[in-house]
This record gives sequence, C-alpha cells and structure tokens, in this order.
Amino acid sequence: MKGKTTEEIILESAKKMFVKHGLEGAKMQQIANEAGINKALLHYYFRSKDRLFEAILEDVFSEVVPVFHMFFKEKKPFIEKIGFFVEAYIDLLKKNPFLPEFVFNELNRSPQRLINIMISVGINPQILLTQIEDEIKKGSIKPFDPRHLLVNILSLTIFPIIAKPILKGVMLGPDEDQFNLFLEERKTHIKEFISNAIVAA
Amino acid sequence: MKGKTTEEIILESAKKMFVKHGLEGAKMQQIANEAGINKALLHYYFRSKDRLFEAILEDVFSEVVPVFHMFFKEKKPFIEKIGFFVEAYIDLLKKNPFLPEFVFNELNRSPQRLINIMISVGINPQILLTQIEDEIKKGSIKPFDPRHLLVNILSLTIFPIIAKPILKGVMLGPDEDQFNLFLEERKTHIKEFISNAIVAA
DNA sequence: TATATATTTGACCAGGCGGTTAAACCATGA
DNA sequence: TCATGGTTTAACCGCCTGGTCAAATATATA
Repeated sequence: MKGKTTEEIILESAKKMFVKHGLEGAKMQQIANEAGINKALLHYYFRSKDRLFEAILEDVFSEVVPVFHMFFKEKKPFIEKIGFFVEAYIDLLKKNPFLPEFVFNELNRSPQRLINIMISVGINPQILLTQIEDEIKKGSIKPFDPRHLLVNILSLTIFPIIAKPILKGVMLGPDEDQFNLFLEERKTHIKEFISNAIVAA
Repeated sequence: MKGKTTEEIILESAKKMFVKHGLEGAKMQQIANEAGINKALLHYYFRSKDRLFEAILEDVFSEVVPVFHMFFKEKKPFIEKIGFFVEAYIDLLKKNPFLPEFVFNELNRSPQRLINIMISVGINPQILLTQIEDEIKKGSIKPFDPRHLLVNILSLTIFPIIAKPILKGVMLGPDEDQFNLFLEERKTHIKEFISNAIVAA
C-alpha cells in the first residue's frame, strides 16, 4: 500500500476483518495476511488483540460523535436539523459501510462498554427531546411522542445500511452503484417522508 | 429444565449463546454448561458446531417467514397490511429479541447463504412493490418510490430491537418493562406515523 | 428378569489460537 | 564505516478449541 504507515495499514486491515468476522471470528494471522505483514508485528504496534480492537473502536467513534453532537445539541429548528443529520450520517455511512454492523455487533457482546463510551463523550438525547417537545407546544409539529420521533429518524437513516446485503439480494440487485444511488435518494426521501408525517397542517 | 427434551434444551441454550457471542464467539463447552449437559452430547445430537448453528438458523427462519409471507403476498389494502405486519412482527420480536441481531450478524458473515434461504422460501417483495404502485396510481397514497416505503416500514419496525441496548442505555433506562411498553406504543405510533406520511389528502 | 437399544459421560487428541522471543534488517548520523 | 535505534521476521510455546471414543448408565422390549 502506498504512502501509509504500517500502523495505518494494520488499522485498516483489522477494521475490515473485525467487521466481517467479529472480535473472536477475526484471527490475528488473517489480519496480518490482509495487511501483508508478519503476525508478530501486530503485537509490536498493539500489544494484544483486545487493544487492537479497542483502538479501532475509538477510531470509529471519533467519526460518529460529531454528527450526533450536531444533531442533539446544536440550536436550529428541528426539521432543519433532521435534514443535516440524515445527509451527514448517510455520507458517513457511505464512506464507512462497516460502521453500523461493527457498532451493533459489539453492542450485543458488551453493551455496557459502548454505552459508557457514549455517555462519556456526551451523547445525550435529552436536549433534543426537550427541543422537540417545545416545538410541539409551539404547534410547529404534530403532537407525537418525541422519543418515538427520534427513534424513527435513526431507524430510517441507519437501518438500510445494516440491511444492505438483504436489500441488494432481494430488491436492488448486486450492483454496488445501484445501492449507493438508493442511499442518495434516501437523503431527500427521508426528509420528505418525515416532513409529511409530522409538520402540522 | 422441565418437560423439555434434551434436544430442545440444547437448541435453546445454543440459540442464546450464538446470539450473544456469534458463531465463533460461542464455545461448545459454554453451550453444554448452559444446557447442563456434557459437551459430547452436543455432537451426539448435532454432529458438529456448524450443523448445530444451521439447525438454529432454520428454527429461527420458520418463525419469520409466515409474517413476511402475509405482508408480501396477501391481498389486502396496503395501509391495512402495514398495521398487521407491524403488530405481528413486533410481537414476534418481543418473543424472540435475539432474532434481528442473529440474522444481521449472520448476514455480515455469509450474506449469500441467507439470501438463498430467503429466495428459496419465497420471500420476494416484488408483489408488494407492484401493489404499492397500483395504489399510488389509484391515488389512495402519495407518490413515493415503493422501494423506499417498504424499507421505511421495515426500518421503523425492526431497528428499535437491534438498537435495544442503546435505547435502554441512553433513553429508556435499564427497566425491561419500560422497553416493552415502548415497543407496544410503537405498534400504534408506526401506523399513525406512516399513515400521516403517505395517505393522500 | 434378561437383552438390546438409546442416551450420557469422562478422558483424550490434533490443530489452531494469541502471544513471546531472539535474531535479522534497515535507516540515520557521528 | 560502523554503531545505534526503531522495525520486521521466523520459529516457537502453552492453552483452548472442536471433535472422538470407549465405557457407563438409563430406557425400552421380550
């Protein structure tokens, strides 16, 4: 690989393998092969398999956090923020398709660790939930339970990436471009769909 | 365990372990412990770890297929079917919370196998997509891309279960009843939400 | 009861795993 | 040039894993 440090090559390869096979499923030897290096070198840069995994976890989270931060804390109209979030998140996911699978895999294995990380970096939906309530009181959006609205937005945005293999298999066909086009369409579709559903008449 | 055959006990325990730790993460000895039996007995009933895993895969699918079959093939108005599907599926998921995690885990590991199964049991969204198109032409629902509508319904229904640990961790609290209540609320919420979004004015 | 069959067990194995180590390699600068 | 430090390697180790097998036990059949 060109112009990348050994450490970066390892991180990329490990990410790829951990995503596809999970923590236990991915083997150190396979990761080394993927990176085109000796297995001992993995331990030279990252002392153990667990530490390598955690390094990737941090790497991944550092990309996600800012997007949620904007969505949860920034002071803009709710409807407007939905658009920003959906676009930013779908772009993020197109760049890192492994991301949700990775997060949810690890979520099942050791939920508390991930939740602790989220809390420690300040991902907290309460501010957004309050904002939604305020906008309902003002009458700008219909009176839905804010928690369900939030879950809806996350669902519509994130789920298609998780279900990517199914969608390609039974609906969109094997062509990767076709899938990316579908994701691109979703940016505007989700905005319209949610608007239709919640904007007070 | 009372009144269950050894085989059933093994299936239950294995399901539990495979869901939590994945195919490679779950160890035969752990499964045996969980079932309260000797490890060799696992091989007596199911020749290998892989066969045990496949047995569970079949078991799981036999529960899911009928729900999709109804949703995709039955001849009822689209809006009506959404309600049936959402209720049936959420009930199914409340009974088997492991189900989506299990399916999506395996989906990343070997997509083709699962897709082949789905195709072989006749899960095919084309009929539903055509129905949606017809209803759009008739003017009963707004002109959205049917594929996105279908993905929306699946997203809103399935995603909260996958994200269960996150939702409990940062929004609903650790109480299991609270989460089940949230799911129950979703049955009517999703119906309303989608209705609002797509029913032609 | 005696016999045959199905179920369950403890002890064991070969292979693969994460991890270690000592030696080799290679760039830099004195 | 050659010493020095970081980098990379091949070979190795102990442990755990999935899997086997012969013996032991429970169950059915006559």
